[in-house]
Amino acid sequence: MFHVDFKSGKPVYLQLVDQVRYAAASGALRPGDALPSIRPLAEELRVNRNTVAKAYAELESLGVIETMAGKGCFLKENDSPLTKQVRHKLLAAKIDEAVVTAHQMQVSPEVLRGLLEERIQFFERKKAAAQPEPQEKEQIWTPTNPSLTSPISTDVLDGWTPSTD
Amino acid sequence: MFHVDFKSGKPVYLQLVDQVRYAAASGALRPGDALPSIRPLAEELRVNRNTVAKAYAELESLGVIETMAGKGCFLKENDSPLTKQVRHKLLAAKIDEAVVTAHQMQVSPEVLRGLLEERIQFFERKKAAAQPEPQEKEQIWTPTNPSLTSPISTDVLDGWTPSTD
DNA sequence: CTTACTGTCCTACTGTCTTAGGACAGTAAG
DNA sequence: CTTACTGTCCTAAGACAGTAGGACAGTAAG
Repeated sequence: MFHVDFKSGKPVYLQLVDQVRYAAASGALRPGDALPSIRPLAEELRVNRNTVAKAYAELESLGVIETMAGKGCFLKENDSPLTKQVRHKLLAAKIDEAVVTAHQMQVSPEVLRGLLEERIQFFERKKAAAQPEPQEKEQIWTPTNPSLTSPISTDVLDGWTPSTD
Repeated sequence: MFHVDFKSGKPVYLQLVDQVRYAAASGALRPGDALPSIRPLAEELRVNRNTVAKAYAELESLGVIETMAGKGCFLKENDSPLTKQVRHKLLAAKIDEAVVTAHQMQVSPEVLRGLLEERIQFFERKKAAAQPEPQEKEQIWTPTNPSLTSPISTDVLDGWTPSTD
């Protein structure tokens, strides 16, 4: 269900955090769903229990999951306690990163808008497909977030969903 | 011209990298412009020379600046050597982050589109304002990129451009 | 109760980030 | 040439993040 890349340079626990967030956003994980238990998941991924535990703790502090000692971890209902203003500012920071990257990648605002639309619809389609059949297990997409320090990070070319590009 | 936040938890050299990238995207720095020399800037920011040098080395490896030994560092013409495909994929990764964050922040796709438009126009306005009068020195906006581990990072509320929210 | 699972805490090793300063190399003006 | 700037390389020490394993605590079924 999950996957880690030891060569990416990105901390494993953050890779897991992102994958859960992506799974939640794409509907692969829905509110109330149980996440894999720490120990079995750690064994499957060949990482330490505490690495998974740290990822789950991080997700709990982010308000994404709820952890009940002795029972397990479950995806929470999406209700951030942050004010609307703060939530918009956090999102604006992410958008700014994309806008700056677009400039650096020589992508025009028009194309940037189109790319956003493409990705929005990609997630909306996955969410719609996940709604009626919650029992269907599908491969969760693995976001490879290249560190700035890595030269080009050839990983960008792997594990990617096909695009219209 | 630049600014570092020691409390943010983000490595200083990465803060500088982001500020130069933002300055380039907003037109505060234009191709051919000289960046501050390593030693004076390090003294002004109260950091070690090598911290600034590391930021500049990072920027050179990213293809953002050009460093001529003995002369100084200069903002490069924006011509990434990466293929169009790779550039689009790197950008798509950033966009996905924003889309996932929007879901988590309970922001609808419609509002997300509007926020992107707002930020695009913010940068376009700054670029337009920077074109005719390159001698004008303005305070460069400081992106405070909160680490996931920080609880809420009140910094998000500081140093921000006013929004319509 | 015991057993087997769940998550949690504590401690320690490892590597990276940051700072620091000394020494070196290229450039330009006097 | 000398002088004063530019960036670069090297080493080392301190702080912190990421990872790892042992011991502990809550939950549920037999």
